[in-house]
Amino acid sequence: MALEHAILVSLAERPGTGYEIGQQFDRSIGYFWSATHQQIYRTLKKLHTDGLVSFESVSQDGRPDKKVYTISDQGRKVLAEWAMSPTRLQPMHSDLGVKLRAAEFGDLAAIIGELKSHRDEHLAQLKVFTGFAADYYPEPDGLTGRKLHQYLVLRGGIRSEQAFVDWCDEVIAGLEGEIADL
Amino acid sequence: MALEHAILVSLAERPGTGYEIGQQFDRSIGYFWSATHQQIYRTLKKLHTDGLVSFESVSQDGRPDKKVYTISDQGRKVLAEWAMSPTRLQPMHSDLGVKLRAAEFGDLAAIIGELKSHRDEHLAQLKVFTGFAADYYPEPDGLTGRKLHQYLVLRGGIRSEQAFVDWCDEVIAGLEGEIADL
DNA sequence: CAGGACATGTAACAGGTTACATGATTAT
DNA sequence: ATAATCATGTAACCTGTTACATGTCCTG
Repeated sequence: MALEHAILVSLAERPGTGYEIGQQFDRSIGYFWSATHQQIYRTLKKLHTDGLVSFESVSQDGRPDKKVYTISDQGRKVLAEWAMSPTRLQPMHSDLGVKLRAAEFGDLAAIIGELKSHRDEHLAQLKVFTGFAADYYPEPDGLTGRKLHQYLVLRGGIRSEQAFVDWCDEVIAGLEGEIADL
Repeated sequence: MALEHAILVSLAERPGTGYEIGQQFDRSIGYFWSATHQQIYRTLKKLHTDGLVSFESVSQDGRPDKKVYTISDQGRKVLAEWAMSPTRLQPMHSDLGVKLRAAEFGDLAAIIGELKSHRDEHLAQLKVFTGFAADYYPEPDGLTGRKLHQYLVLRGGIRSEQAFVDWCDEVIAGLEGEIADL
């Protein structure tokens, strides 16, 4: 359900094309929700059918036409209602958790290698997030409104990446101890 | 992809019916992967078609027949190969992240209420996990094999719930500060 | 001239959700 | 009586993934 609302948030902040929204899903929005361009175009079509957005075709010379989407009053209303309605807890889905439980049937060394590579990727992401926080929100105490909300979402990204890296370290140490005992 | 493998892990540890596997998804396996009974039955059918499991129908008096599934050699092979193959990073999907970014278009007080209720539910889950760790793994240093892996997965649950609760506290404090400033 | 950015789409498939359907036993 | 537990399934739908498809402009 949240894909529609993530797109509405983007359009509520400023009108844009599907392509531009897609770029945001690779950057800022991508820190808390990801989507491919196919999902975005499909969802924009549905939002238009439902009357939550309108668009204007803009012809450009030497480039394909683009559709600049704008949120409608109805769209703003739906977004506000959704923002205040209860969200269900998100069910857990941890691929690495399944892998760990499968570890006794596979090769421990290979699984440790996997964990190390995930650890490194999440550590890299963590550094991107902390760098972003330092650059854009050097004094978080005075923030309000949109800037505050963006900062708090970024804090969530930092916390979850940090927790993941720490967990990987604990698991790697535990599994390496197990190998040493053999 | 991991649903198939989560079911194979369960059957590799011991044979069981779809119903029993479903119960594990509400309990132990549910700590890192969730699935409904419809998904489980559908997937068991597919695993059988693919030759990764076999089953034996057991008739019971006064109860419907049950199918007791057993993993096949081919199934064990597929599970071991999967355990050692690379997993892609899981894309981010945070409903509450989207909500926070939508906060400026809704009602702050309602969103704070939502966050508090999520905080409480995750705190309750955290207490279940820490209680479970204390009861079943009082001395984690000596663990090896399956017990160790189960413990490490549980540690991941504890870490992620703790990180979530801490984030909620930070967000609630931030948003309440914003209300106080108005 | 190759590759990336800009710009939008169709089609097929895989995976997850929700509703409906059946039916006996056991506990409150 | 009513609800919970045991036990399995169909069908429709929604969401996400992957592959394919088109075509220009700009940069190296």
